[in-house]
Amino acid sequence: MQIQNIIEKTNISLTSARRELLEILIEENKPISYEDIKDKLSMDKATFYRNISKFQEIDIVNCFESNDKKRYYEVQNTPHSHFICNKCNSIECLKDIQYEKLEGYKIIDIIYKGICKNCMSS
Amino acid sequence: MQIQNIIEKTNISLTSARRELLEILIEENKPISYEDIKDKLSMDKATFYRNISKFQEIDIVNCFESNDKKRYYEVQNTPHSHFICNKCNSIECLKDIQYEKLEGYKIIDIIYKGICKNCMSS
DNA sequence: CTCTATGCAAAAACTTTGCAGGGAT
DNA sequence: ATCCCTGCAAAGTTTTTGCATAGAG
Repeated sequence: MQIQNIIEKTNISLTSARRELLEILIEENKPISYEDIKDKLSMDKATFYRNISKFQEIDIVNCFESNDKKRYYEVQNTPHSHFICNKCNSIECLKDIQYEKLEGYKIIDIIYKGICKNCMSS
Repeated sequence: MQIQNIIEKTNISLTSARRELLEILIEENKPISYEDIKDKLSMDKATFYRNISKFQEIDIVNCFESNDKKRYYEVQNTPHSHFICNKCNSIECLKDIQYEKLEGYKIIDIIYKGICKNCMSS
């Protein structure tokens, strides 16, 4: 997903802070916390939180909490699931597995919690 | 699941605070936040948080964050999935749908995020 | 020019920790 | 007697808000 597409499908104004944040989210291409990227950001944390909220409102960013009790954010790009391991706390993107359907519901994100492959076999 | 079973399968000491907390969790039978139950609790919040952490450590309680940005806790009872609606913020237990499998992983909880049936049809 | 976005600082919300007293074994 | 649990108060962490200024359209 390109920034251009994002902007076209919504009507938020693309300030330089928002562009920067989107670029980082797109480049990372995996769920990231504020702490993960704060050093890369030139904006204030208030601006980060205000904009990441806005992105969630207009449905271009998803958010979930991981086991480290931090919130992770990700651009709504190719739909895929996430696996959070209760043992090693890793977050894994399951891009190859088929996206499930639930009759009558619209699924935007799936978060599995449990024990990951690595931890299971060790 | 009865308290007796829980205690038998672990070896934590069953204090009256823990018994109270477990009873409430079992009775509610759905994910609840600290705020939801604080008025019912006779223990201090520190004790609540310490015990709910302990319950998670010994794998008798699951936790996830909902869209209201609060953590919800639930006894690991019959395995089932959860649907969190991005629109109405409701949490729904999907008890009737089949629990998925992921080769090599152990799944303890599944959280779907999206738009629920109600919101889709209105 | 008007309306929205930003930075800074302060506040809020939620959770954790230190410590001294209590309870259980 | 020892070890774990609890309440209370204080501290910690993360996120949000108020306000004055800056920037976009």
